[in-house]
Amino acid sequence: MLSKSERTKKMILEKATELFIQKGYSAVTMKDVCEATGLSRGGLYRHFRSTGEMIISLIRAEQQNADNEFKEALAEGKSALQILDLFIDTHNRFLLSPKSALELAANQFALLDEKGKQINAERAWTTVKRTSHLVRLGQEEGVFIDGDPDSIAWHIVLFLGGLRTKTALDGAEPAFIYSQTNWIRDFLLKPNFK
Amino acid sequence: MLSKSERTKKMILEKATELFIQKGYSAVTMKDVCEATGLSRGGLYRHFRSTGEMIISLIRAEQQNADNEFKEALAEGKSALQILDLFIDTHNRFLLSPKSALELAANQFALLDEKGKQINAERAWTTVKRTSHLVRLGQEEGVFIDGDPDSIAWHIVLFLGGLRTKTALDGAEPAFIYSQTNWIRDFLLKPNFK
Amino acid sequence: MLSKSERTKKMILEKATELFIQKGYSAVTMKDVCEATGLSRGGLYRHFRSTGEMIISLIRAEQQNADNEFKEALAEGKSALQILDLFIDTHNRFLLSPKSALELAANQFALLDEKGKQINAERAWTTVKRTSHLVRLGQEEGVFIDGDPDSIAWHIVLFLGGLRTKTALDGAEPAFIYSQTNWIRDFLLKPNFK
Amino acid sequence: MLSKSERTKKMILEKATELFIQKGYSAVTMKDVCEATGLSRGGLYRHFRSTGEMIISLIRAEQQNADNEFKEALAEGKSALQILDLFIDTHNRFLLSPKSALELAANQFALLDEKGKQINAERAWTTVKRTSHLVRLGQEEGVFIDGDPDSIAWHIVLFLGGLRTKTALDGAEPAFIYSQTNWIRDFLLKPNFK
DNA sequence: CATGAATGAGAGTTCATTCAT
DNA sequence: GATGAATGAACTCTCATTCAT
Repeated sequence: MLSKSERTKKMILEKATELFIQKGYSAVTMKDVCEATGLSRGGLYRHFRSTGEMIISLIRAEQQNADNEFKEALAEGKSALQILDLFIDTHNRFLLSPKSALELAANQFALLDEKGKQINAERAWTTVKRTSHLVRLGQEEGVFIDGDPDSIAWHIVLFLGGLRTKTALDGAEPAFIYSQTNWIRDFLLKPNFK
Repeated sequence: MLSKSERTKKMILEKATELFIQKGYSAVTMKDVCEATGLSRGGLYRHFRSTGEMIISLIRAEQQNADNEFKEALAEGKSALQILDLFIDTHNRFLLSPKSALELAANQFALLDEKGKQINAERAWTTVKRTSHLVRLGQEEGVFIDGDPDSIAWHIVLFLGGLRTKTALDGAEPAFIYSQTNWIRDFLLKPNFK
Repeated sequence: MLSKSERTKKMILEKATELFIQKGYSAVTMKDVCEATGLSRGGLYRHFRSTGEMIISLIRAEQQNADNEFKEALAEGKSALQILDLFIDTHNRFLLSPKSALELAANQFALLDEKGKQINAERAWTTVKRTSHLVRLGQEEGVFIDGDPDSIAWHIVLFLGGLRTKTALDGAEPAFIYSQTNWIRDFLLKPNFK
Repeated sequence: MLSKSERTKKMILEKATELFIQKGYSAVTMKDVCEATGLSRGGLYRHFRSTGEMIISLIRAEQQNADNEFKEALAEGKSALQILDLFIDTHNRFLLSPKSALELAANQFALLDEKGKQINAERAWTTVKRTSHLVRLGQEEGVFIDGDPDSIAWHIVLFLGGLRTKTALDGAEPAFIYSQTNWIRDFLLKPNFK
């Protein structure tokens, strides 16, 4: 069972997530979180010293999640192509869900805060490493194109970053998202496997 | 010759550019611009009502520039491949220059301001149209891959957006930038033209 | 004629003086000064960024005053003994006036604030220099005791500091003050001049 | 042997002394003391309801000490001059030790807190009484100057107060301290005993 | 007796924006 | 047209202190 402090922390993060989705990162003030959680100023500060600390928690948790899913897929002995399709599917669903608005908050945080920059770099790097692992796997299976796995992974990550930002800002039609994420398949697969 | 008012406006934009490069968009206040330009509060407000108006001016001017360059290249009868290489080269140089930090300001503006969202969408759309035009040209010449030109253009624009954001945030080695922008060539050219 | 800004500044200092006398330094907040002057938060901050800046202004002005009085007395060709008696008289009157409560504020400032420490040291040093000058004068006239003028001056200044603090804290009867300041005469004068 | 409660109290006072020396009185919060002692909020409050109560304990103990030393010296049958030299020596050593910084805390307490004012007056009064006793002794022995013992004692106490404050604020060279405290001897002794 | 989560008041500070001169 | 004094709304952050467990 979670301690009282941990339960409060969890509750704060849930409310903060809603706020970040609604208003982005920078527009959410500590006062907003106080009101949303029903905590007093001092009570909130005991758990988080800034909205920055909250979003860091959220981003780290998300990374943790993605890493776990990838490890599970590997453990289940899935093929690179299966994992890729899973990966694309997860992305599509994320982009179409309201949670995609969190991307906007994460971007703001990276742009506004020195620590945010760091976290963002860390997040990118974790994602690249995971993707690079997948690319190597596919190359070993002879299904993915040749080339430096890191460079290929960065290409995909940068493209997805751009797509996520665009979606968060302007919204995007499902058809647009499907066709765009499909380029990743196109790009990665050797011609005879497309 | 420029009127006095136009010269003041130009001077304000130059100083504001420096500030945006140094501090990003959101950290620049009207007070900062007053101090940098030596104008009084009231004096500045006569020309721009907010830092948002300043950055809009800057973004529009940049778009105008890119459009002109493209039109010139077309007028000079350059081939799609030549224009593509020019385009990639311009990008590389932008990414390696201090001006790439302006991308960060433009992103912040898009993320923080309702009007900024609009301008950003407008900017993306202009860029996509231009790129799409180029893609069609290359397809007609039989050098570029087949597929919906708009979709292909969006893919490139989204990827470049991601790359620009990453560069502005973390910085990037020249080698990294060259290898990444080179994927565009790889992606666009038919196998036998690579 | 004073500029508008200078008039406002003067008015703020007058109101702040009243507040410092009533409540000491640390208990006076920027909000208090806003209310006392009728200025808005921002309006006050344009002139003084903290109550510390206000008290520094007051202390510096007081020093300026004392220096001017001393120079005048010298210019008028007064004897060391005459100046000493003037000096003691001025002190007695200060200690018996409500203004003596400002000493408390100045002490608090010195004790609470790093800058205040500095200003206090500066104030002590100025006073010592002035007193030392007087001592040398009296020694040249053959009326004051022998000894290092700086050391003698420090002795007087330290004693007066103690007396001022005590008066500000506990209050003091006129008779007590007269008898105490009179020790300075006793201490300085050669036996045959007492 | 001390009860558990008394041992905790003693430990708190030791840690608080360190804090007061480091930061003065006003900057030390109950939170600081919690952290320094390792006690919880509630635990600390059981022993002391405020930092004021702590410093009162410390000041009272110090007074007790000085009184005991004086009584011992009397009981040992020391002469007034011997006691004076002891007294000056003790002072010099105090002023040169890190403990002199506690004076600053005591001053802050006197200046900031109504109760502190009282304690300070009480402390001054105790010191004056003790000093006055010594003066009378020296006068009876025919070694000290004539005059009202209380007035003489106050003079010394006020001077030492000034010196202690100056030392705590600016620091002071040993030579300066020795020469200054030596004035007390000079002031008290009849010319033929100097 | 002890713990530590929570309260709530209030100080400080900054800025976009207005408007009398 | 320009100046710069002034407004007022918001937000951050910190503690002393209480009280359920």
